[in-house]
Amino acid sequence: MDKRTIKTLNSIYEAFTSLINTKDYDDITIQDILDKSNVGRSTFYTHFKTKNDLLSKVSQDIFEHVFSHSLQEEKSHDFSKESIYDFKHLITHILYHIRDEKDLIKGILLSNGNNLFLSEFSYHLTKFADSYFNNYPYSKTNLIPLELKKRLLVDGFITILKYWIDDNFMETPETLTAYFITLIE
Amino acid sequence: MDKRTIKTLNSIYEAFTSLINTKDYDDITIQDILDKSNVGRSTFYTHFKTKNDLLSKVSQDIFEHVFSHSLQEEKSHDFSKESIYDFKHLITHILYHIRDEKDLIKGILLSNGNNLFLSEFSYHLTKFADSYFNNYPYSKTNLIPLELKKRLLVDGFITILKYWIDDNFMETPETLTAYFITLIE
DNA sequence: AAAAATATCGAACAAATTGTTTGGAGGGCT
DNA sequence: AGCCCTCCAAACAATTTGTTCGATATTTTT
Repeated sequence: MDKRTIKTLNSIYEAFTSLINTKDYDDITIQDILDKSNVGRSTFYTHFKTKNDLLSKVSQDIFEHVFSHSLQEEKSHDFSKESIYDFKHLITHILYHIRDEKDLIKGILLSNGNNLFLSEFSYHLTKFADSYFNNYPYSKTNLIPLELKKRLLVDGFITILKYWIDDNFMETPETLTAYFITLIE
Repeated sequence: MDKRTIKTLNSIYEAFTSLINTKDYDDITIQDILDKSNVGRSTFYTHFKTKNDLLSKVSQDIFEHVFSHSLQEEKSHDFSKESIYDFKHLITHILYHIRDEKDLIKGILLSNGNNLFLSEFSYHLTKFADSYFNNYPYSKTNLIPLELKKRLLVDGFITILKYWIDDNFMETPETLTAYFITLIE
């Protein structure tokens, strides 16, 4: 990639990260981003179609980081043979990555325009839900349809994450994992 | 209230209800609402400060209906003496009310600007969570903090509701209640 | 090192949207 | 009947969005 492009994108990402912690996503104008990043108007629009497009790409970046390790895992060995211990380990690992980017994630997640982010998040988490129910298909009850079980697992994780954020990341990732395991068992 | 005012508010509510099923909340402009409702610009602004203000009031209206019965219950007798059977009954009742307004709720809940609606919803549901944990404080485990338990209950209910919506309300309210009871036990 | 390709900038622009203000017409309330 | 209130339409400033342009600067390629 062209050095100038990298520089421009970094400036925009940085400006966005900084702004999302000062005001709600809805209230951030493209002009705000241009001012903060010192990027020209036309330049912004050569890289992003809309503000939502920017958020979408920022989200993808985040999850590339957060789920990077688990993606490697998936490739390196057969996930369906994993034990519950490894599953725990994986969740914990993800939570560590999330904490790395806590400011950005917190800003987005507490903002009104978090749906794009959440759907990207759900997409990744659903993959884990699939793996989990492949390994432990009859975890508790058969009453609830599988599809709903998956959603409850995904949304449950997000609920726990929001709790962590509101709690200012007081608990350790290990504790959060324990909560999560308790929930899904 | 002045008859003209009632007429105006109804027109606006109807227009909004109709529009939310055709496009995303973010894409609905105030001009759209004015056109659809045949209400003058200045009239709109005498009743609502912003579009979010409108959504907020629409949400309040919905929940006044959905939770109307349960509010009576709360007043008429001591909720802390209720049995699990009555609790089930109450949930089912609420789901019936939700189904009554399914078009409006579906439109809002699947839209991007659903945070106002959700926080209003959570507010009401949290009251139930409080009651529930007052009656059955040691339902499963003590590991998860009470505050987080409540949130999991509230968000779980919303997850189940979304599932119902995506499923086009195929299941009966009784079935949904069974799912919910299974979840929280 | 020179040439070609490409990215940035900034200004100017149309279009859409928001929120406010005005005066006057007409329906509601007592 | 007469007062009061609500509505409406039109006009308005201000903000924001998204596009286009040529000039300038920098990177990449040869």
